[in-house]
Amino acid sequence: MKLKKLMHDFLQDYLDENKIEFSEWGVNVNNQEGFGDYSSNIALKLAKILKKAPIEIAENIAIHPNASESVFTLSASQPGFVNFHISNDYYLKILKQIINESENFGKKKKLNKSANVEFVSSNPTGPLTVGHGRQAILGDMVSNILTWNGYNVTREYYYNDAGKQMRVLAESCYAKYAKQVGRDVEMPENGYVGTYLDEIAEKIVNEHGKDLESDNPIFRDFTEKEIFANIENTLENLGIKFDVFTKEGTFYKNGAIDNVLKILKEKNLSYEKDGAVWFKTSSLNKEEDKVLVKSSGEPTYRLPDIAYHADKVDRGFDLIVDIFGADHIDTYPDVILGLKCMDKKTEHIKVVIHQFVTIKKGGEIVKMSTRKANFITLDELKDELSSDIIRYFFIMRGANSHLDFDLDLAKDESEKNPVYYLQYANARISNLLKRYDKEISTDSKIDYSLLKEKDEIALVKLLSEFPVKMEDVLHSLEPRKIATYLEEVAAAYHKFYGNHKVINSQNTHLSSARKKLCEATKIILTNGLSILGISAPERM
RNA sequence: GCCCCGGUAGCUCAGCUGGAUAGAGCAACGGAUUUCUAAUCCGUAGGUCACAGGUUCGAAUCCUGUCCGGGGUACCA
Repeated sequence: MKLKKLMHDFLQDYLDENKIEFSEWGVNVNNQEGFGDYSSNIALKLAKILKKAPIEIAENIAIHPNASESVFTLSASQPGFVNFHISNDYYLKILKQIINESENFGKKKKLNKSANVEFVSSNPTGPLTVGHGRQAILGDMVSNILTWNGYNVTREYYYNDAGKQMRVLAESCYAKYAKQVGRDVEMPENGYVGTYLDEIAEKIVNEHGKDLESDNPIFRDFTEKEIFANIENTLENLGIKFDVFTKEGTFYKNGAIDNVLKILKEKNLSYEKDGAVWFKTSSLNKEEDKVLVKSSGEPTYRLPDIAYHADKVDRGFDLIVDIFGADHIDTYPDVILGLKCMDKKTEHIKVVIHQFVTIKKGGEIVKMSTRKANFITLDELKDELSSDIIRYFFIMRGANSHLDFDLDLAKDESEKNPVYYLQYANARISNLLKRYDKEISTDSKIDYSLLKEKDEIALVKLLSEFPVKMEDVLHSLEPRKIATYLEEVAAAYHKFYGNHKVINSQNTHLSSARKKLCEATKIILTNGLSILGISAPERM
């Protein structure tokens, strides 16, 4: 980051010196060889304004007095790029810094800012599915990213303990119970038929006897408790823990829902029609109005969601992140709109949408529905795959892309999973460091300047980009980008490792410097993996 | 119909705030192990970045249209 500033300052100085007011330019990392480490398009952009050939301007900039000569030198290249060649010295300083700051390298200091991340939020009507898994992993990693960047993060799970779904669940459970005690009761329409309910019904028989009537609250409360315990357990197996669980019912009891209705009515943004209460979204640039309270008197999900979000806003977080599945794309704007109508702040609410997961089994796509019980649960997945692999699998694609989770492939090819590539790099280093200590001693003063091989410098350059990557990720909230970066780091390390020997008793000075490079790589890998919640084993 | 995602190598995908020669893994083929963990590395081969226009000095990236695939369009959540 400091580097970027130096480069910007240099270019800005050129502009100031020549009295040019212009800001439509940038500096980019160069991945291709031969054009320096970074380059700017400033000359290309200036060409039109100055009415000069871009290459001429670039050459002019390249000979502009450079106050940061120890950090970079300049060159110009066709068709008019200004190239920055960073000195090895600069990179080696960063290397030293990585070693010194270790697990804090690239980490932001505590900001005294708070963030709330809401995710999973699956209603306790059944075990979590693989689809929920994507959201769980994504939410957990987003939380880690925010923590890493200095936020004090609250992980929140919001669920509906009060609506129609839970009623149907209770009825379904009763139907299962009735069957077990020999009563003839039909499964309700759209009931839940999963075998997990049979097990719960059996437990009810064992613990509460066979004489319960259909209206006994046990069928709802016991079932909810059982399922929820199962959900928490599933999440914990993946290393995910929530700080706060919020029940929808709370907002009925404390009057928040009535309050939303009251405010909207006062503002003339709601009305009654056909026995239902409507949100006049058409007057707010929406195509049609939406129902808030059904004619049956039950609110739609929209209303409690608005009350819930208003509550989150009132709790004063500096940042609110909602992780939603693609099915919420159309609905969250209504909630935001509701908040605006209540004069609540909404600019600090970020929504991360992820596309769905489809499961491939035996080469075929499995359509999943909790009601129909043909889903694959997260637990089942966990039985076959490690938490590390599951975590990595779910972020192998960007959140905004569909994810085909090929179960057979995940099992068969677990040896080839890219997560092993990262972990192996770390294990290799760990082993090397152990051997190093046995075989030779480290110099008391390290001469970093001995590192000048191409592979060495390329690796350090990559390592030095870690803080910038982490800052990028704070904006995109896309864990996939960390994984991509770490894969690059691992590749650069494996390459270095293959071409250069670290332990060499004939040249302990060079060995000592290379050892430090290994240590720094390990630090970056460990830090990155910790954000992803993936282990960094010492041996494999 | 309308809305949201996606279409890049045989397969799975990176790259997308416009930048120089479009990358990786798998699969195929050929190499590297008396040497710090070969779960690795090196090399060969593989491309009309869906298609057509447009903007630009410059487009996989931005805009428009078309085609194909997925999802959403409830007084379900």
